[in-house]
Order: sequence, then structure tokens, then C-alpha cells
Amino acid sequence: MTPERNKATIFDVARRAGVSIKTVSRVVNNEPNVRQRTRDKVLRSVQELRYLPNAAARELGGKRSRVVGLIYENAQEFSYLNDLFNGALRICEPAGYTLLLRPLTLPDPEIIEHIRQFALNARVEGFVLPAPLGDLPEVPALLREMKIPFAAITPREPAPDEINILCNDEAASFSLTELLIDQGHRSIGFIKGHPDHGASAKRFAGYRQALKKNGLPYSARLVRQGYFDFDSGQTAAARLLDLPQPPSAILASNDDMAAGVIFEARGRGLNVPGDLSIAGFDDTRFSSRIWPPLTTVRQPIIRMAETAAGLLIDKLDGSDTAKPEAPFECEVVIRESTASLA
Amino acid sequence: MTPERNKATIFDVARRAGVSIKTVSRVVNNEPNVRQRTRDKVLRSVQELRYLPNAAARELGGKRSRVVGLIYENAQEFSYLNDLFNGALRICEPAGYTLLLRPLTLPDPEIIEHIRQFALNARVEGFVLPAPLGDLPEVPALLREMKIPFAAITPREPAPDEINILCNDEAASFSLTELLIDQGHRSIGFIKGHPDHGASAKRFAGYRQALKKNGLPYSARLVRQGYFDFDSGQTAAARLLDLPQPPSAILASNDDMAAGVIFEARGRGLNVPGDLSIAGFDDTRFSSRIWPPLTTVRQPIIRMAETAAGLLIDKLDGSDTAKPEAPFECEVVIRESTASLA
DNA sequence: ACTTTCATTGACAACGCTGTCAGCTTGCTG
DNA sequence: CAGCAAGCTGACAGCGTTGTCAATGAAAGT
Repeated sequence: MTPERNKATIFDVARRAGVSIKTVSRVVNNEPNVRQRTRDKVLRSVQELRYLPNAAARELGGKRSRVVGLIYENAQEFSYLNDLFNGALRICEPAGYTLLLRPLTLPDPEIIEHIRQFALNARVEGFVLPAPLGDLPEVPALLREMKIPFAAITPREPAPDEINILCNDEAASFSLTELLIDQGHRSIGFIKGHPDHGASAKRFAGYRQALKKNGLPYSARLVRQGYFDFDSGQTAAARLLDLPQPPSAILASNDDMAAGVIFEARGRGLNVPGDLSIAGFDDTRFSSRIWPPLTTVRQPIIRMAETAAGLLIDKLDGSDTAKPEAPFECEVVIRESTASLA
Repeated sequence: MTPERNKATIFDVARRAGVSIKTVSRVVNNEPNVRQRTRDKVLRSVQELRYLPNAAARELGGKRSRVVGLIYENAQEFSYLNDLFNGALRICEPAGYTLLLRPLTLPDPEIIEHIRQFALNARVEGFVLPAPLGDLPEVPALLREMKIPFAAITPREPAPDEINILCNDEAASFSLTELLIDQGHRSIGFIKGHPDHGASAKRFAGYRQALKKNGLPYSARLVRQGYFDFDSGQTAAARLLDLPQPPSAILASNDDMAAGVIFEARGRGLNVPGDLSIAGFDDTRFSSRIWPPLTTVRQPIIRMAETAAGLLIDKLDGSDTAKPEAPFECEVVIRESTASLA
């Protein structure tokens, strides 16, 4: 039952190097005040013995669990989660941190209690906090109360002293809208994202700005509320297409909804993009694989997650280089779901 | 930096209950030989103090990390992974186990070393081993060598004493093929799955059996090798459709490839399912959201993962009820991508 | 009543590390 | 060359559990 464990302990290393265990501890933890020669000696016996510090003992003695938690909404787009996880993991693992995932299902009246339990049970030292959980005011509030640092990846105003990773949703939405306008579209429907997501407002704002800048009228009839899921996209599209004068293009606030729009359009026998241009946001794994492939906006999620995890770990390790990050750039990806108005 | 931790220790509980810490330990770990009255007393003070055992101390003292590892292929379908993770987590969490994820990228010549490192670093006590990693002979071999128990979720022959969760891929493939035959299709293309996946052979076998039973000839020209990814599905479809007498239906060994087939068919202006019926396997999140929605086979991944994790934990806990599980049933999901031959 | 047996309980030593603090070296300063 | 600060090192006490083993209590057998 007990797997073959690494046998060497700090004592073995110390004996072999002819120093005390404390010195080994210092070297292993990269602490200062060890002569270079001593350090080398220790490092050598660490290597020779393939010494691996015992995490349990470390935590027990030092009060540091080295656990980073990543909580996320379970309904979230999988490829987003995957990028998030892989990005964070790429930083956590080499830094000696364990990355623990915890899905949460929204809405959940006890979400705060669940997060608290998770933090306690898993001894989480710091959280990576993606949207939409980071958008819920209670979650950051809880973590502040519990004194657990976190790195939010969500388009909110960064609080002082807190890590916040942004990307320029608004500018991307602006570009995407302008793309459609450049293609000759004058009547562009918009499907808003879930109201609890900070990104929703940003994306909508970009749309409005682009209309304004290009002298197109804003019409509330062309705007529908969606919830970032396929069905709401389909429903919103149905409403827009039922309009006496339906739009010639629809911009959905994410790709899941855009897929719903395509689905609805096809169901009506409409030709995409001939009869209707459609664009989305996020560039999920399937965005390029549905027919027609979707024009969309790609966020550098992996890099954002890496940065979030990196800054968080810096904070946990006490190497406080609190430089506020510039927002990450999104990239408009043009595919076949949009075309010039005939 | 240090979050507010649960303060009560085993000593506090012991004092309050008027017993020794060892007795508290026994109660908390559900060990025998504690009088019921004593047990109740202890349980009460555990509750009152909201006592939570310190995992690090537990591991250090007891040599048990209570960590279950889930290693998976990074390219794997996300919804599959998501179900896998959620299913396993649903069992691990209440049982007091930590579930740790580790993506692996195939092919990787050092995969064994990576798994070994992961097992050592994370002190993994047992693995949940989904396909395709479970199909690679080296991986089970490594775990056996390291004496780490595992629960494989892959259609291979269960080794004695090892946990193996199966589903009846073959029967499902048979049914799906028969469905197409019943719809009047006489020429049915088949796209094989990745040769390293055990499921591929099973699915292919089901296809052949159905042909045979229904008196249809088997033609190797109608069978193409795929690799479970979108592109290989598209390529295989192109080959099949280029045939002088192309099939009227194509069965792909998973939905990603089936999506590739749809993509290719649409690109050629073919009507699906009018000109070509298409079916897949797995019922991923997107299978119902592409146009047309895909006829496919749904595996009860969540329950399979739950069962795998449950049996694994039973084994780790020593409550060895080694009853071999019956294969799980797959379900054919009929949607609009298949239709009767006109 | 007197063993014997077994269920129940507790004392105490690990477990492998980090934090604290004191002591020993250096290298400078004057 | 004494005097002192700063750099380096080690001894040792925790940290909160579990494992071992001995002690106690209760039940059963003679």
C-alpha cells in the first residue's frame, strides 16, 4: 500500500555534507547567509542523494503549505479552463507549489461557505481567481477577510495592493465592431454577456463606441441580453432575426452564444455569412471547427494565467515586486463567419 | 501572509472530551475499539471546536498523504476531462482525499519519468488512469513497480487485483452501425480512432460485426485511419468522399473527428444528412451544438470516474471489497446528423 | 474468588522540517 | 591589536498527528 518513497532526509544530506540540518534547510530554501562553498557542498549531496524535501514536514514545521487554489465556475468554457489551468500549472510546478482545482456551481447561495471550506481543508495559501468568480464582490471580500492573497483575472478595477490581470476587452470589441462596419454592415445586432461578468459591460461598451465613432445610430432593439451560454445565444438570435428589419450581422459576447446564433440561422435556412455575418469572443477550441469557422477575439489566457500565478507566488514568497501589469492585448481572428455585405 | 487557520488541535479536543489524544485520533479515523459512549463524547467536542485534523501532521505521523492523482493526456477532449475530474472529485473530496491533476503531453519520450516525478513530488498514493494513458503499457508497469495502486478507465483486459473500469464500446458501436443500416445505408464509411487507444479497436470491431450480422460486405476502402482529432477526421472524410463511389454515411470513432467530417462535407457543399449521414462517439459538449447536431454515443464518464475513484479509495483505505465491476452501458443518442437514405 | 482474555485507553516516541537564538568567524575600524 | 559589527553556522525546541506498546477495565471461564 505504501509506495516506494524517497528515502533521504535532511539529516542524511547534512551528514554527507558535514554540516547541520539547518544549513541544509537554508540552502534548499535559498536563504541568504550561507557561504558559497558551503552551499555548493550541500547542493552536491542533495543531488547525490536525490534528496526531496518532505512536504508534510515542511508544512508542519514552517506553516507554509505551498498550495495555490484555482476556483472556477463549473459551467465555464472548458478550453478557457484548460488554458487557465495549464498556464497556472506551468508556473506553480517549477516553483514548488501545488495547484489545486475547485469547481463551483453558480448560482450557489452557499458559495462563500464552500470556498471557505476549500481554503481551510486544502490549506490554500493563495488563490487564482478567474472571472466570473472574481467579479462577485463577496469572493474577494471573503479572501480579504481570511487574509488569503489572490490574483484576479477579471476586468475589474484593480484594488491597491491586489493582483489583477486585465485584458483590453473593450478595445477588442471596438475593433471587431469596426471590422463589421468596414465590411459594409449598417445594422449590427449585439448579444450581451452575462450581467455578472465584468467582461460583459466592457464588450458592450466597445460595441457602442465603434458605432458612435463611425456615425451609426445605436438602437436598443438590436441589443439582446444573453448569458454566455449556447441556448441564450440562440434565443437572442431568434429575437433579432424575427425583427421586421433584422440585422445583417450579429456580434455575440462570446463564442458559445455565437454558436447558438449560427445554429439558429442555419435552422432558418439562412446562409452564413451570405445572409448573416456572425462574430463572437474567446476563440474556444470549437470556434474554428464549426461551420463556418467563427470570426472572434482571442485572449492570451495562458499568458494571463501564468502572470497571475507568477505574481501570486512572488507575493506568497515575500519577494514583493508589486508592479502593476499592463493589460494584455486581445487579438481579432478573422474567419469565414463574417463577410462583406453584398 | 499566513491565512487565518483553524486553531483547534487534537489536544484541545482531547482535553474537552476528557480523553487522550490517541482516543481522539481513533475516533476521527473511525478505528475500532472505542466504546460508543466515548466515541460520542469525542465527536461532540470535535463538532463544538470545529476541529479539523491537520493534514500535514497527519501525513508526517502516519505516512499517508491522502492524495489521489489524475493524470491525463492534455490533448484530450475537454468535456471528457471535465466529467472525469468532476466525477472523481465528487468521491475524493468527501472521503478526505485531495485530487491532483497532472496533464501530460503525448508523445513524450520522458513520460514515465514525468509521471514518476509527479508521483514522488505530490506524494500520490493512488492514480486514476484514464485512456489513453492507461492503454500505454509502460504506465501501468511503472505504477506497479512503484507499488502505487491505480484505477484504470480504459477498455483493456482487467489484470487480476487491479481496478479497471470498462464500458461496452463495442456493443455501442454495433448499435450505431445498425442504426445506419436500418436507415437504409449500404455503404458506410468508418474512421478509426487513434491506434494507441484501446477504444479504437473495440469501436472498429463493433462496426465490422454489425456489417457482418446484416449481411453487408466489408470493404477496406471504406475504412480510414484517424487519430481522434478534428483534422484527421476531416482528412479521412476527404479521402472517403473522393472515392468513385463515396459512402452515404460515415461513422467516426469520436465526435471531434465527426465534426471534421461535417466540416469537410459542408466545405464541399454537401447536405448533411441529406447527402451524407454522419455519426460519432462520445457526445461532447459541442456535439449537440454544431449544425447539424450529431448522432453519437454517450458514455457515462462521470459515473465511471466516480466508480474508479471510489474503488481506488476503498483499496487505499484497506477496505478491500474487490468485486469486479460490470462494464458501464453506453447510450446511442440520435440527432439530426443521420437520416434515412432517400 | 481467581485467573484468563480481550476490548478499551493512554503515555510517549517518532515523523522531517523550520524558527529561534546563541555562538563562532570574519573583516573592519580606529 | 583590541573592539565591534556583520556574516555564518549549529543546537534544539516545536509543529500536530499516528504508531507502538503497555496499562487498565470488564467479561468470561474455572
